[in-house]
Amino acid sequence: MPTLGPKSNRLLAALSAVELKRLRSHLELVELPLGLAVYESGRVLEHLYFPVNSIVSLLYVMEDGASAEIAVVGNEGVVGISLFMGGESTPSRAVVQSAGQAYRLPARMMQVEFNRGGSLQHLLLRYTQSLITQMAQTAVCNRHHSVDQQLCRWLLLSLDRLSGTDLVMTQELIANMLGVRREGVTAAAGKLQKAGVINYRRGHISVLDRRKLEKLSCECYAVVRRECDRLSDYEGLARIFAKPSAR
Amino acid sequence: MPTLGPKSNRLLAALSAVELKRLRSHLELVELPLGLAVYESGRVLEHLYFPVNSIVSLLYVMEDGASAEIAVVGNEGVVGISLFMGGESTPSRAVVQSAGQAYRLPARMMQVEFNRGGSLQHLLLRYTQSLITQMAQTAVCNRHHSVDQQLCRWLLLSLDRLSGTDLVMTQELIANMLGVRREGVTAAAGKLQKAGVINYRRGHISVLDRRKLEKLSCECYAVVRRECDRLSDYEGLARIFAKPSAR
DNA sequence: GCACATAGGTACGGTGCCGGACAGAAAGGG
DNA sequence: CCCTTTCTGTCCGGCACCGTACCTATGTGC
Repeated sequence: MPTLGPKSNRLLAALSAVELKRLRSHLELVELPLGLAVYESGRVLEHLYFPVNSIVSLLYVMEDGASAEIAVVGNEGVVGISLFMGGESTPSRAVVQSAGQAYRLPARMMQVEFNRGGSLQHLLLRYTQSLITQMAQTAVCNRHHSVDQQLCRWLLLSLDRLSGTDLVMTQELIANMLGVRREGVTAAAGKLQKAGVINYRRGHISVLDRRKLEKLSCECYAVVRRECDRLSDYEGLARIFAKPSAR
Repeated sequence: MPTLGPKSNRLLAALSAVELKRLRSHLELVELPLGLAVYESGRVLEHLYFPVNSIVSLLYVMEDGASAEIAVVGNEGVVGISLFMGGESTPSRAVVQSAGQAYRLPARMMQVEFNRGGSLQHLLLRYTQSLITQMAQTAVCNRHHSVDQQLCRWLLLSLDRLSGTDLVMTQELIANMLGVRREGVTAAAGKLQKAGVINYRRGHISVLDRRKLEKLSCECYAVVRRECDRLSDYEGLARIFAKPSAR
């Protein structure tokens, strides 16, 4: 696999040349293995992570061990927003959901650049708003929609952050993300397979009919997607990454 | 009732004297009647609202009319974060849940001050992070906890933002906030009343035993409360200011 | 005081998800 | 190759919540 440049993360790609130049020497490409906890609840972060081909889930784990994903971050975003929001830590965990690479930036470097008030600040805040939308929609979805619908939403959100049509993911893990029982995922996935929407084989999902998947999903996916697109339509970024096929 | 000064909102109170002076002439005290939509989904905002003795709920309304509250804002915060986050609008609604007053600030004035990068910026971002925590916790709570527990959480969050122990609120409205049926709230409130925790009479709730209410609530209330307190610790903020910055 | 609207209580079948328990099936390592 | 581990499919009782319907209080305005 060829090394991916910083431009593979859409936030970094949208930075001005001057800013990217200032940060470049501090950006380090790191491997994120499946299951790695990029940060733990309450711990003070030392780096921001800009995923390139990896996916990171933000989840809350409750006292009794039950968990739920509240948002998912791919190459459109960054992990560690509390570093520039000023809180330094959050009560959530960040776990690698799909292995891959990410650019890592020391917190201090980001803070210096953030405080200049340039495009980095603007980009990070705008991205944070789209993350907020995702969390809010997740809250509503958890309240009102069936596991079947939520599985569709989840698959679509993950798919958008990967290149192909395949996911490496067990039902057990999906269940942890959605905060439901594994059996519930088995049932939902079984229906999708029977309907010819996906193909499932032991830790590996192939999406066969994306359009049908979108139809079976609740509106939440579309809302998040629309808002995410709207908020990442900054000048330049839109031009660079407007590949209709991939989106 | 005596007129409440800008210091009645904790964000405004934490501003430096210089900043407050610059903003003061633009701050306008307005009445927020029960049920007023401070903003509608997707609309571009023109003002920020800093509640003093009112409470504003942020809710998402779905295509089929079902709704759910994702966060609640009182005098510890501000309504209209999308104005400084850069998105200008959000897919949510903001509805007055408890009538009262708020200070209103034109968006333009806030943006000018925000871009100075002073304490207003830090305060608003820090507050936004606590709002994010609240939304995330709501998402998890919607997934895992019973209506009974959620009602307790909701009562406590509302109580924290009011002075006394009484709420003016119908079960119908609470049900809309929690995204459940009115009957579910009736049942839950009935249990609380029988347990001597609250007293209910036609649109009016008195909390008799706050400690018991906290015990019956899920952990979500405590998590949100703790994080909200931590993030509004302004000595901590002063510490951040002491750090060298690029300005 | 009466009419009316609004708020709150109760009932009942339906169902989606949970809890636990197990069995078969597919990788992977020695 | 077998054995082990991991992943997936299935079954069952139980319960919280839903949808619907209807009825009773309580307050408001004429």
